[in-house]
Order: sequence, then C-alpha cells, then structure tokens
Amino acid sequence: MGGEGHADGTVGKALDVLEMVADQGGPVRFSDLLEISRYPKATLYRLLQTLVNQGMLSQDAGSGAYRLGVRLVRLAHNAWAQSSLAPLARPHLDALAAEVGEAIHLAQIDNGHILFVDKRKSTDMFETLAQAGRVAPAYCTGVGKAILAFLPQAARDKVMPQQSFHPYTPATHTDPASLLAELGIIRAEGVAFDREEHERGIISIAAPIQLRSGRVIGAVSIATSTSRHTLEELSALKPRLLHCAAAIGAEAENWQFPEIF
Amino acid sequence: MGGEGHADGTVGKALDVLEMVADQGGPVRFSDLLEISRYPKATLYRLLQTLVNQGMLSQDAGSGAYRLGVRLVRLAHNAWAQSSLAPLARPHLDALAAEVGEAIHLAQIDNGHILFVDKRKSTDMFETLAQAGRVAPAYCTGVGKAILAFLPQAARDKVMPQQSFHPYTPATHTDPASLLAELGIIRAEGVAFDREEHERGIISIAAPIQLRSGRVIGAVSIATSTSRHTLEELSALKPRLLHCAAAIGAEAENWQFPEIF
DNA sequence: GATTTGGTTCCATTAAGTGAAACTATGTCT
DNA sequence: AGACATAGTTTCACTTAATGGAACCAAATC
Repeated sequence: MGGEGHADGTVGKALDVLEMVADQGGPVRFSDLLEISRYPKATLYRLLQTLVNQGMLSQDAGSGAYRLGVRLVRLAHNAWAQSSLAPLARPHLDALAAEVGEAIHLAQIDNGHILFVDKRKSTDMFETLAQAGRVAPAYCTGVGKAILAFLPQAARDKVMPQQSFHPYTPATHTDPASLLAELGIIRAEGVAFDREEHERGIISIAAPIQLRSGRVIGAVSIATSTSRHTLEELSALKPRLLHCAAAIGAEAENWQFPEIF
Repeated sequence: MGGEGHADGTVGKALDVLEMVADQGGPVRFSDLLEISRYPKATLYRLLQTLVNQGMLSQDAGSGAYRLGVRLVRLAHNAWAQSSLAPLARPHLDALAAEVGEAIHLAQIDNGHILFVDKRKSTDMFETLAQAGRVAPAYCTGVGKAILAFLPQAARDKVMPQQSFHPYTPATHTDPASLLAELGIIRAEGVAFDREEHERGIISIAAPIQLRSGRVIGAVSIATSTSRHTLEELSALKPRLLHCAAAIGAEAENWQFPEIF
C-alpha cells in the first residue's frame, strides 16, 4: 500500500481531483490538471464536469479554469458546527484569550496533519501562519506535538510516516527519533512547546484535549512571538492552559450524541 | 419535497448522501439516512463507507453515527480563499464597517440560495441569523433581492422556482408576482431593502456587486435592528454602500485570472 | 430463548466509468 | 492567408465497478 493512491472507486477519484484543484490554490486550467494527475484526458474531463455539475467546482466563464465551488463553503459551515469541537470550545477559548491576551489556537488532527478549527488573535501586530481552516504539519507545531504525544500507539504509528520532517527553521525536528524522544517528555510534562520550530520568532505552549477515556480529540495552544515573551514566561501559563483544555474535554464528554429527533 | 434528483453518476449520489448528512445538522444513524434516502440499503451503506474512507464523513466510534468530516473544513478554507470574493472584498468591508458602525454582510448566490461569505458585526448585542458560511433564502433578504434583481433574465427564471416563499414574518413576500414587482423597483433604485422580511426587527439595505459587463457576482448589505435605526436612516447610507459595492466590483474586474505558476 | 431492529456481507446482474483516438475550436507562427 | 500547434470536447467498443435483493450477523427487546 503506497504513499497515496487509496482512491476507492469513482467517488475517490472525483474527490482526488477536487483535492488537486484545492492544492493549486487558484484557478487551474484543464491541461494543468491533466499534467498533474495520472488520469487520462477523457476521464479527467468527465470527472471535472461532474464536479462542476455538482457545484463542488466552478468553472470560470471566460478562461474555462476551474476553482473550488462555493458549495464547499456551505458544507464546511455545517461540518465546522457539527463535527469539530470548535463550537463547544468557544466560550473557553474566549475566556482564556481574555485572560492571557495572547493568540489562542484550537486544532484537531486530520489525516496526519494539524487542522486549525478556531483561533483568537491577540493583536494583528504579528500574524501567525495559522488561520481557522488552515492546515499545518504535526511534527513542528505545539498543538501537533501535543496531540501526537497522547495518541494511542497504533494511531501514532500510522501518523508518523506522514510527517515530512521538512526543516522550516534550525529548531525543527528532522527525524522521527528526535521527535519521538520529545513526545515522551511531553507525555511526562502534560504540555508541548513549540520552540520556533515552524516559524522563526513564533513560540507556543500547547495542551492536549482529552476525554476521560484518555482519547485525544484536539489541542489548545497559546502562541506568542519571541519579541514579546520567552518560553519561561509561556511556561508560567501552563496551569491556566491545562485548566482550559480540561474544561473543553469535560464538556466534550457529555456531547457524544446530541440526540436528534 | 424532493425535487433535486439530477444526481449524475456515482459521484452525484455520494455527494447527495453527503448533503443529507449535512442537512441533519448532527450525527445521523444509518437507519435514519436509509429512511430519508431512496437508496437501497446496500448501496447507501457502500456510499457511506466510501465517504468515511475519504474523510468527508466521520463515524462516531461508539454509536456508529455519521457526521461531516473535518476534511471539508480544510477544503472550504481553500474554497473561501480562492473562489469567493471574500478575500478581495475584505479591506472594503473593513472600511465600510468602521465608517457606519453597523453589521455588514457579504453574500453570493449559490444554487438559488444566498450564501454569506463574510461579515462584520457591529456589536454582539444582537445577533443576526447570518454567519459566514451560512445560507439564507434569496427572496426575503436584502442581499438576495439585490442579486435577484440584477440577474440576467435566464438566470432569474431558473432561480425563482427555487424560492419557497415561506412567510417568515408578516412582511415576507409570499408569491413570485409581488417579488418580481419589487425587483423592478430595486433595479430602478440600485439598492434593495429588507423590511423585516426574514427576521422580525432586522432591516437592511443591500447593493449588488457588479462587473463592468453588468454581471452580478454578489452583494453587500448594511444590517441593523429596528430598535437602533429606521429604514430612512439606512437609506441615508445608500451612497456610501454603493461606493463600497462599486469598489469591490472594480477590484474583481482585474482579478479574473490570478496567473498561477 | 425467541423475535425484532440495526447493521454488514454476498454475488449474479447490469449499468457506469473508461480511455485511445478522432474531432473541433482557438490561438500563433511564417 | 494558410499551416500548425495547442487546448478542450466528443465518440464508442470495452472493462470495471456499482447495484440491490436477499441472506447473514449482532445486539438489543420481548
């Protein structure tokens, strides 16, 4: 089983194409996609047609270029509301943000990558890479490491090979061994630090959000810049952060099944 | 109630199922979906499996209930950034919001319904139904009517039958004829008013965002509550609103094809 | 211990997706 | 203008994948 291609059936292929368009980050022409994908011309063409038909993609009138359709925005609104812990964590993040006055991030893991589902920004003075809906690598972010550390062995084994270990900064982990070593420490301490591993000058302290069963369902972090605070100063916020994470976890507990009728 | 139905191929069906889950607004069990959908058991089962596999749905560990997957949030982030006019309109909305101090909405039309793609809220004192990503009917919102009014005949004919004309308030249009009549007035005036047609106590003034070619690509509105302002007061903001809409339209003009590399 | 309810798997049937190649529409070079 | 490439669309014999009725299994419920 290779690195990628678990495209089950036609639906898988269609979604694969959708993802390709998403990755391009802008309008893509047919021939560009043809080059990137391994699908033959006609097949790709039909898949695109179908996706456009379905409103998942929209086609530029003039150029014929493809971009993601607005239907996705609508679906995601629902997804965010019903599937992420964002709505539930909201008040807790607000409280934490008000108290510490720094940027707060809420993240979940998605297929080996970190997905930011909500955030509060301290001030627009500096801008972290992260925004709600954005993705980031797990191995070099506070939230990522916090989640990885508390993942059950099996899940971690599945996720580790998905990490690229690209050295964003001199402080970035560049191999599984050193990361695993740190994960051990994180398990012991209960929080993870990002020591400018993803972005130079940006540091954070992160805590996993867990259910009583121990299952990790996400992470919260307090992020700041080195010009504003030191790691030690962040460290001082540990109790407050853990409290917030615990509060969110507790609330997630009795939420399993919002009974519909 | 169905209507709908133009499910092309397997992909269409899968997306149809996805939408069904989205509509439920929460975890759904297999049998619930089985009841709602016209698909046979085995077929529905496989479709769900595929979607879960693909991360478009996630399945609750304990109950086996389905909900929308986080992958959607990720995709939507891209969709929002690349396919809506939100990023481009951002500074203009900020400016307008700062100036008028009321709630600003930016919307596009999607399959006959209004999709809010961005907003600025005046104060959290009152909460409009609208939020980024949310949908609302076209026939009873300011932005909706502004867009409908300037749509080319053919497009409008396609969209009108999709309106439900549900009477949210006493002021809501309840038939195509009265709506069409107002659309004429809106075309003449250049702006649309929401006179508590969707939500009691909420009024707005909306302007279409158009390209030089005349094509409508969205609408901006200034919304407020009747307790804060009258329609006449809103009317006074018309020049400022039109200016904002024009500015966004002008910017959208030279944006057609952001040249990728 | 028997029966219902909710979910999963089988497998012959059939429909749907496939893709090489032919075709059309649009530039672009000489 | 004619020739030539380039980008996108359609065709059609072929192959694969989706279908769904029915059987099956598991866990609640009688």
